This record gives sequence, structure tokens and C-alpha cells, in this order.
Amino acid sequence: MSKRDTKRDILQAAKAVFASKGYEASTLEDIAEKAGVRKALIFYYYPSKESLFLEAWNESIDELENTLFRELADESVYIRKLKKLFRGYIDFVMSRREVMKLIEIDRVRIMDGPQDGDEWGRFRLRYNRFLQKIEELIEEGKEKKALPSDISTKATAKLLAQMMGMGALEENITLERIIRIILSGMALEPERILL
Amino acid sequence: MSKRDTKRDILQAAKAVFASKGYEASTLEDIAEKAGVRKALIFYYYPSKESLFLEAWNESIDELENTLFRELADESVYIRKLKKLFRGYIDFVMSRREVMKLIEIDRVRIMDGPQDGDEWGRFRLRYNRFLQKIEELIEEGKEKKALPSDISTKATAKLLAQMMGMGALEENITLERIIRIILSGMALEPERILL
DNA sequence: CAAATAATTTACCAAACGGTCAAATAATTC
DNA sequence: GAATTATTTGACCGTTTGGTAAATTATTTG
Repeated sequence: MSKRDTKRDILQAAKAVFASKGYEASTLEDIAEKAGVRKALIFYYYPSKESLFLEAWNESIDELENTLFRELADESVYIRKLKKLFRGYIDFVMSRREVMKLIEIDRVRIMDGPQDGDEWGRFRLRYNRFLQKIEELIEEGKEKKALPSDISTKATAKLLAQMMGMGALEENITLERIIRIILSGMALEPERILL
Repeated sequence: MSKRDTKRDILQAAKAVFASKGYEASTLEDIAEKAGVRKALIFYYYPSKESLFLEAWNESIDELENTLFRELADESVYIRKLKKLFRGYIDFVMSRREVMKLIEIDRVRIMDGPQDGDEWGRFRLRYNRFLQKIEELIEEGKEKKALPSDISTKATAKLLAQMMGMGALEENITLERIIRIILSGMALEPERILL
């Protein structure tokens, strides 16, 4: 009979509630109920609602990032890298849509502000590091002549991240069709990457 | 000395606050203060916070939609239609970014649910009508052989709406570059449409 | 097994919030 | 100008919320 990990139960419950209602409309009572504890216990493990949300946010982006990029390091052929990236993403969305929801449901509000200086600064930093990862991948493609040299790295990264955020609401078949359009726009052949 | 339109003042203040903080974190006290009235007065003009938000939401989508589609009716050459659409959009974002913010900051939470049945049903209906408009435009392009016949209307509409939503946060130069990528992906020549 | 420590719950708090209603003020009507 | 109507405000309400502290229970340690 395995021992309960209460802190993790609370965090998982929090992720589910934040993903469903967004941060502002989520109550600690809801989270506690879902975790099967009383609300005050949340404060034994987490100093505040916000810090709970920060951990949920960071873990979610970590999870997405690890899934997308972890296995690309083994790959040296750029097209194969992209293949793994998009395949990995499609699979990820199917089983972990909640992650995309947690990020997207609050992303615009969080990202609408300066790099730091307010309560959302750390949240923005984390998301920006994710964007940076995508930019690096695009830069790599340009260096390897697999992508047009005149394509804007930043704009492409932003578009890809935005497309990925659509995983919060869209069906996989729609996502695949959208990815096809974007890949074409990046001067790639969708058929070689998606199937 | 023109007469004050208090109801409109309240609605405009509400739009600004909702666009900045999102619905859930916006308080009627904040809105009243911004409008220069006392909170109770909001209830003289609007039955509830939610109905105030619904009006702000609908007016914002109306404004976006009118700006995008109003002048396309005069145009019969499809490429010129698109030119007007994207030009109009870029100009709109420059002067009315608050509209995009108001929609995007709450869109994922609102759209994450069935067509009707809950408090957000009417909000979804309105946004879906906007999506429908984009779909019709794409269908028109396919009929006129200006777009590939095998392109998915739904996926393309969703991608375009998502791209437009990026106007909430992105600079115009980034938006233009993103539009280029998408237009290429739609088998169009960006230079003929953007400049 | 008792003491110490960790985990959990109960009970409570102040502040905040959407909303209500009567009173006050302003504008309009005759 | 008085009466009526419209608009605005002040005062208040009940509920909810993030959070706190003490009490209780469970687990660990020696």
C-alpha cells in the first residue's frame, strides 16, 4: 500500500482546476476538494495561491518542453528533427491536452506586460525561455539551409508557439491541417514531416 | 457643451478594464472609477457584471468584424479582397489593440465548452459567427480557384483567427512576417497581398 | 512506548466582491 | 415653479475568498 504524496496530489488537483477555470476563477476550496484535503492544508505545502500557480505553470511548460525537445538531441538530420518535433507534439496533445489548456487559458493575460516588475514577471520569463528554444531550433534550420535564410526567426517561433497553443481547444485532425499550412509557409514539404 | 452619455462611458471603461485584467480579475469598482461614477450606477444601466461583459465582447467582435469585412463587399477580385482584409487588419491592430486584447485575454476560457448550455454559450456563439465569416471568405477563394481546392477551410479559418488574435500582444512588424508565412502556406504570394 | 515531529483539520479572520435599496440630486415636463 | 421622472450616490448586504493560528491526529524517532 503506497504512501500518499499529498503535496503532489495538491499540485495535480491545482493543475486540473487552473486548466479548467483559469487562475483568477479558481478557488483554493475547489483545489482542496479535488485533492481530497481541507483548504488550509494547501498552505502547509505552498505559501500562497500564486506560488502554487507558479509551480503548476513551470511544471506544465517543463513537461511540454521536455516532450518536444528531449529526443531531438539524438537527431542530426534537420528534417527528421522536425518530424520528431511535430509528431511528438501531436501525440502530446492527445494525451496531455490539460497542459496546453493550463498555459493557454492564462497566457495572454500573463504575457501582456513588461519582462519583469510585476507579479507575473517570473511566469513570463519561463514562457519566454520556451519561445527561445523554438527560436534556436529555427536558427539551426537556417544554418543547415533546411529553412529559407530570409525567414524571420522570431515571427516563425511565435507562430509555432501560437499554433501549439491551439492544442488547448482544437482536435488533432485540425491541428495537423494547420501544421501543414505552416510547414508549407516555411517552405517545407508537409508530407515529409507529418507522414 | 455636449451631454454626457453615461451608459457608453461605463461600457468604454469596462472594455478597457476587461481588456487589461480579463473578466474574472476585473472589478466593478475599477470600472466605475475609470468611468468616473460610483459602482451602484453600473447596475442602473446594466443588470449584471456578466451582461456588461457580454455587451463589451459583442461590440468588440462587431468592431473587428466590421473593420475586416465591411469594405470587401465592393471587391470582386479575390486577391484584392485579401489585400484589403490583411491591410485593414494591420491598420486596425495599430489603433485598436485593446479590442484584440479584450477578446484574446478571455477567449480560451470562454471557448472551452459546448456550444451552449452554460453561462458562456452566448459568448461562444458570437465568436463562432466570426469564424464562420472567415470560413466563407476561404470558401469563396476556393470557388474562384484563388486558393488550393484541397486546403481545409476550417483549419485555415482557425489559423487565421488565431493569427489575428496575436494582434493582442505582437508588434505589427512581427504580425506582417507571420502573415507572410501563412499566405505562403496558403499557396499565395505574400508580396502581392502585403505590399 | 513516550516524546517529538509532521501532517491535517477546525475554526476563525478581514477584506473583497457583486449586488440591493432608499435617499439625494439633477433633469424634464406641464 | 412645482411635480414628475431620471439619474446618481451612499449605505448596506450576504457570500466568498485567501489566508492564519490553534487544536487534533498521524507518523517518526530514540
